[in-house]
Amino acid sequence: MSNQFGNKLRELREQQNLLLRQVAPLLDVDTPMLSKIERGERQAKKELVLRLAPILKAKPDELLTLWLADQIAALAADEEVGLQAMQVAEEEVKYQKTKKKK
Amino acid sequence: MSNQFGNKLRELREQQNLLLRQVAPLLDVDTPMLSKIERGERQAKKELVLRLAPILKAKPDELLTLWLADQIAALAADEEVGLQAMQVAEEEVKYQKTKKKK
DNA sequence: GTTATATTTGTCATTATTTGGCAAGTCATT
DNA sequence: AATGACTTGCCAAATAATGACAAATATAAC
Repeated sequence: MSNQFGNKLRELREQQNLLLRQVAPLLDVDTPMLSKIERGERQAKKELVLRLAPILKAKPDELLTLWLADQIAALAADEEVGLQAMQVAEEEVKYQKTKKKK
Repeated sequence: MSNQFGNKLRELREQQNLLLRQVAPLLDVDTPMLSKIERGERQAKKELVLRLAPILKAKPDELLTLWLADQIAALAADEEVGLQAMQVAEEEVKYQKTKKKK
């Protein structure tokens, strides 16, 4: 399993010399929960990612990208057609971007 | 929403001149359910996709690819960082492929 | 090796989401 | 208006995700 997101969280947290038990309360989760998120055992909600960014002095988009990437990778990883599917999906998303609205 | 998978199903089914009520029993689902799958209102299970392939005279991998692509696109579509995340995820998946095992 | 602190593990009840099926609906054709 | 093809709406059951807690395991200091 990949968990680039969680790895980044841990890396940033340690860079700031912050403990799980210090950060967790700021996010309204308990310490074990944050631990699980960092290790990829639990999924963070988007809102939590956004609240985390300033605490870890990271750009929200950077964290969101890794957060989403892990989810996508999890889907694609255990299928033989994973990479092809991603190509198709990419075109699909690009196309949808052109016509603004959802 | 995209639904390339469902669109392909319908296209193939019509090419074979098959009716929903003919195909559905072969898959052990009822007609409304298959209708919903074709319209992307319900997700097909992987196993159903595989059983569908021979009926519609399609390559399993072709259907699986679209089926997965829709799921990935659904994840990425409503995030601004969707495309970037897909790039990251792609690298992630490629990397995992190199080290065989999960 | 005992104490203290940080993190992880395991379990659980609650909540949310997904699923599959049915009854009834629409739409078109005859 | 009857038939045939498909769709819609709704619901109960199954499944998965969530958050919390107690307990367990490090890790390090003394």
